[in-house]
Amino acid sequence: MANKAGEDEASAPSQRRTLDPRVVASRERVLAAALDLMTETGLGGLTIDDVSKRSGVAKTTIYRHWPNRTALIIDTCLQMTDGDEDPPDTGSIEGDAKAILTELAELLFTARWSSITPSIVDAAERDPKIAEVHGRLQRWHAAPLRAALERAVHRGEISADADLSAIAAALRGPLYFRRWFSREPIDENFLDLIIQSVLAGCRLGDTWTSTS
Amino acid sequence: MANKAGEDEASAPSQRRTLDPRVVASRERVLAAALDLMTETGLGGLTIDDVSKRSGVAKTTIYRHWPNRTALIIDTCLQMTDGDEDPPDTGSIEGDAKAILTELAELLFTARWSSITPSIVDAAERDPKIAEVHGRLQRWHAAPLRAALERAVHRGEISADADLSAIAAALRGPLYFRRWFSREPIDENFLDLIIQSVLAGCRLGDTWTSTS
DNA sequence: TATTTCTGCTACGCTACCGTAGCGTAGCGG
DNA sequence: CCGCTACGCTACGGTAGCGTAGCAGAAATA
Repeated sequence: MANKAGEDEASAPSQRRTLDPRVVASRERVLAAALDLMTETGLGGLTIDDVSKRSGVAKTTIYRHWPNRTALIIDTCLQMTDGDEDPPDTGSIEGDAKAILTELAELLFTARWSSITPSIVDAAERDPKIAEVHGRLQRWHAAPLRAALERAVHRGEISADADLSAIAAALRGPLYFRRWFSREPIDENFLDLIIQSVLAGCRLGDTWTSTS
Repeated sequence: MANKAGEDEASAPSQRRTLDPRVVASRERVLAAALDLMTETGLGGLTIDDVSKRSGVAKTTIYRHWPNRTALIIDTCLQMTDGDEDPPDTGSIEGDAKAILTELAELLFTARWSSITPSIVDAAERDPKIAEVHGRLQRWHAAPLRAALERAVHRGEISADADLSAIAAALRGPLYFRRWFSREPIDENFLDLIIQSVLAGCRLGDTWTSTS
């Protein structure tokens, strides 16, 4: 593709460009409105005209900053990695897991990204460009738990050759499942059941150790 | 809505209607083509014109059988509950779980419904009509494992007051997670880790018993 | 102050898709 | 064999959305 030679937004914003306050204001308002609309309509329902209306930025101006609708969508999605950072270190894997999953359960039903995620998953199924965005966001969401598990390994709570990726899936998967597939609520009890079950397996010899 | 008073397809096909072989042939071809296209384009990308082209059935004929695009989409989705039925009874919950999850893992990467499911999840987020379809399909997919767990309870392998819904989420969730979120492959090792971990919790006292 | 840059506005052209109308014809059931 | 029903076809009207052109005015920059 490589539309215009250097239209990649994420690559080099270091140029002396974007100093004009009008430009940054426009981009900000557009991205904010787009993110807003996306939570309501999903990724596929986002239209430039709607973004223009809600942001108050003229449609032509939007096209001056993004080459097409898809580019705006991608930029808007990538925006979702802002904020939402907190690596708690309680000292034990139980405590860390409880804290992380509790917050995840909360966010799954309140955060803006949670209503957009299904759209991204769907689009990623067919569009490799979106798939890459999906992967990046996913890695972002996975980071805190992954860090906690690695700390636990260093602490000796978890065997060094345990399959951390599998443990993470066992911990996070059930929450995602409840949010989007079985559509059941998540209460503290459920979290405790999951955590106890998975972490007991970690302590009990090598349940979580890959046998390959 | 209740468009035409009795347009519900699932309600009463017992009438002497639909005997005309031309009608059943048309409906069959349309539904088959629609399901086909859906696996490629997703639920949102399905157009009547495309269905008409691929099925060879005239667009006007399609509109003679379905009042609008949405109705066809819903009918096509509901169609996915056909076939795919097998309640294996190996005698132990370990065996049942292994069999069920193994097949699930296979289907998650091959079955037609697996490429459509994200679309449905996305649409269900905003459209209650689709949400109901989603629920029905989900219950369908949940049935085999649910039955196996109930058998295990009767057999005494699992405590009578265990939270079966939570156990099901703990077993299926990680697979769904890998398919659509972390996008990692699922191997036999992973399945064994999940099953051992969860079922060990069932045997170990009351890990899976709701404390409420 | 003068110039460059950015923006808003109106007005397009284009495409894709929805859903309908009317006609002639082919297949079904009696 | 006859009447009814369903089908295919062409042709519409209408809408929504993408992306562009050109101009006038405001805001930044120098």
